[in-house]
Amino acid sequence: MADIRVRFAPSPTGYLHVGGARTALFNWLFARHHGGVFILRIEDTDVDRSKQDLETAILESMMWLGLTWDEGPFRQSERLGRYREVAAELVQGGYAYACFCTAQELQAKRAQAEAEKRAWKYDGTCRNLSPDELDRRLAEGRPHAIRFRVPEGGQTIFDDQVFGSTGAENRDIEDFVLVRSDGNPTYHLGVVADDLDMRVTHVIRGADHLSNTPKQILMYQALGAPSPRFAHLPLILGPDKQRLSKRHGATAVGAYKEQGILPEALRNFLALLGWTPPEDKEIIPLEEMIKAFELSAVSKSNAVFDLEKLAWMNGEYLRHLLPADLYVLVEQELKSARIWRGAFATEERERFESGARLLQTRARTVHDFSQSGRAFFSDDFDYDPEAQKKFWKQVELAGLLELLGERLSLAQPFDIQETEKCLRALAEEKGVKAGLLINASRVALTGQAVAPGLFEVMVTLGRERVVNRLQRAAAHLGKNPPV
RNA sequence: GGCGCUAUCGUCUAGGGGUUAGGACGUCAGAUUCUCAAUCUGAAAACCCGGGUUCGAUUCCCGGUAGCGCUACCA
Repeated sequence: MADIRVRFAPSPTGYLHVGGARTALFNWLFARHHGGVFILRIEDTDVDRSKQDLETAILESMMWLGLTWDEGPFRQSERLGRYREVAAELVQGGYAYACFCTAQELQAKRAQAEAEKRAWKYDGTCRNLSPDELDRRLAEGRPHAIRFRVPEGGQTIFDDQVFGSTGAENRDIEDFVLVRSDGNPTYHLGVVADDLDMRVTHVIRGADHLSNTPKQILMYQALGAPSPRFAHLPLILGPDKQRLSKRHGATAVGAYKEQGILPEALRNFLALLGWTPPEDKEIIPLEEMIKAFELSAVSKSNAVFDLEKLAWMNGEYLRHLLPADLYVLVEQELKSARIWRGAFATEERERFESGARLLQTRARTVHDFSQSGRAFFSDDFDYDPEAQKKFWKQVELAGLLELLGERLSLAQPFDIQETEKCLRALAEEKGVKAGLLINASRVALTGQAVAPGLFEVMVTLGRERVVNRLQRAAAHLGKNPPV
């Protein structure tokens, strides 16, 4: 298949949501796999709902996910003249006609049909106006829409690359609107004209367009042009199997970025929604994904968006980050949390790096580095109330931590073995379990009940910090004894 | 209502006329242990229902049911 051209065509009436992102990803993968062209087109023909800043946000989300485009972004709002031309061509050929029915009239008829439980379809009031009548109304300057004249018989079937052979009886398709009475094109006119002009070879889009496809094919036929190939993608649903929407929580790609999800993780997760890579490998590097991607491996059934699995996958990507990439990521995170210190770039570099590495295996999101991991990078941290409740229960802890601080100030060298030996010796001497001291110290040093191994933490923080924090905790416990 | 699409563990899915129906997330249990992760081991967990075709259907066909989509001068 040479000269593959695909496109992603979001409309700027909302942010890029995960469903759209998955569609974009599949188009992108298909293009990259075949060495084709990925076009970005903004479908902003709905002037009332389209917004410029939403378009910008969509582009940002795509770039964040690494979905770079080769052509565009083209905007439909900039091609209005072209659509009128195509519509005129269709009218000229008798494939479309002017419709003078008003929105109110149509609505009334539809409502009535509904009340009588009749299936409603445009009744063709203006389909066969006499030439005289038509001229008269046009001369009067009466506002009108342009409708496509759907053939009365026959059927329109096509071979979907995912769903196989499907289609519709022409008699079930109504004479749909091509141009609104305000002169703006509708979706159907826009897509067909654009896909034709942009020489799109494969239309890969959500399955919500499956039922629209026959209409568009009819238009290609009327225009005397070959149809592109179609491939529809199953929809993404919420946990209640309803179409994913705001009430399911975050749906926008940007929201996941804010939640500390890595773009690689979201991309990999999205790829698995409806597509199965060969072999059992679910964590799949981008290059392999491109190589392996096939439309024939796309499933036909809708998929529930599983946040748990995304979270797991994010942790997986976080854990496998190369040190250099990890440091860049953590640096950014600390900066945006405003706890980055210039010293981390120079004399405290080692502490920064070893802290980042210690946190790496248990991080679920990038925010964990600045939140639960805050004490590794800042001396300004709080004692988590839950941690205090769990590990600061004994009154004698104040004295023990004080004492531990004193012993550690003398430990030589200050390494994992020696600090541990020191702590265990103290525990034995005082007749308490080492675990008691370890857990209490963990809260003292990190403010958390959950943190990396205590002695690694000590070495990372360094003797001075450890001693200070133990003293601080002892003082705190002295003033606020456990109840 | 009409038209279209879909149907394998809770979820994402593999598979396919004869299989112990496979994997992943999650769940549970165990190992490890200073907490939590990570890691390792193990367990529970699925072919929507009814007909037909067939020696044999979860797989093929038909019907039902359910879910989703479309049914706009939204995209």
